[in-house]
Amino acid sequence: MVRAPGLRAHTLSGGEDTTEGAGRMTADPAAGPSLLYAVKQVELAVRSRLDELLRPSGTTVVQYTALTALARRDGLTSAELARNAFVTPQSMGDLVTALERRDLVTRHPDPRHARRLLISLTPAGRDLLERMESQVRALEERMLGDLTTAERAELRDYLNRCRSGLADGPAR
Amino acid sequence: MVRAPGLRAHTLSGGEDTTEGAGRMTADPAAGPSLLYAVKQVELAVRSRLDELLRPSGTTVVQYTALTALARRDGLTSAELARNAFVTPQSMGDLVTALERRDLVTRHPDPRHARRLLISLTPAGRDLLERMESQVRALEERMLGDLTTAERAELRDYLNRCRSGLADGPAR
DNA sequence: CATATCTCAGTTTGACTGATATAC
DNA sequence: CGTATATCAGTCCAACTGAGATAT
Repeated sequence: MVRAPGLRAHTLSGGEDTTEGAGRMTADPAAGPSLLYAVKQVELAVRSRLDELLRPSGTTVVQYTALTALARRDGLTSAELARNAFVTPQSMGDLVTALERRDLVTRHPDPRHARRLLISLTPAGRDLLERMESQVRALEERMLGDLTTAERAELRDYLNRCRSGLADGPAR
Repeated sequence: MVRAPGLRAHTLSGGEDTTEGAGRMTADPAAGPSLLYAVKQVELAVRSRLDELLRPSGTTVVQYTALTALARRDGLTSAELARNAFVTPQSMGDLVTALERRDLVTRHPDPRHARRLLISLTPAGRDLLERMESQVRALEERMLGDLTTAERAELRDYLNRCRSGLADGPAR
């Protein structure tokens, strides 16, 4: 359980530092609040909402993310899921075991690598995703609010580029 | 400690589902991977990097976020910080106590509300932020990669609008 | 042989729930 | 009086580190 406060976020998080910035930070000419911070704030809000949305199904956000990753590409290994979620393979192993116990996924040996176990969604797993889909979609819609189709496409593009930039590699 | 795997994220997280989408999901016409997912992926990567960057200083990402919130607006209460971070007041209380013990912040009574304790950065707290600043800035720069100034401004705008959309309120 | 996967074991800490006192 | 803040107390689980077996 990812935990989540049983409280509704109030005003603070919503209103300020939207455009003011330049507050008191050491040296931040006209930058305004960091984009790092902006991303984090959106994700925090998303996580919080997603969490309360998923809670009734007994699924955590991380579990859900793993399930969607499998929906997107079946037969991933636990190690791959771990890298995708930025957790240790051991942690992901536990998580997958939990999903397996709930019969949402199955593991089967990779025909080509005796050491690997490929993970697949079960029909129950697929069902769960389907049941959640409309609510998740609604959440996304709520987040996107009045963004136009073009703006959404741009946002997607920017985010993808940001992720690429952060993918390990040089520029360390 | 927010924990963080002592491993470098490999390929999986970086390459695919960038534009393909339409994979196997139940019913996702031309939407491509969810923007919810895109935000999450970027944040996961950011968190991971930020975490390793902060670790040497013994500071967690959540602590760091609280400190920056205070840098942005001095004299917040623990309760306000909690709402900002989407955690319970109790959790934030613990976190603030930890920061206080490290002499990074101080609490002092609100002259107007005897019940409230206003929190401020100490010089040491400010120092820590300053020491981190260049690295954090570099991380952000890395994330933003080749995004132009105009694109960055758009991204900021979109993210802010997303956050507003998610701020509690109707549309529940 | 070095690397990668998986698993077993053990630990820890952060975050939560619950309850209480008090101030507005 | 209801709401908000702070704090004490207790619980819990997710994620981590470490070690080991095995396959490529």
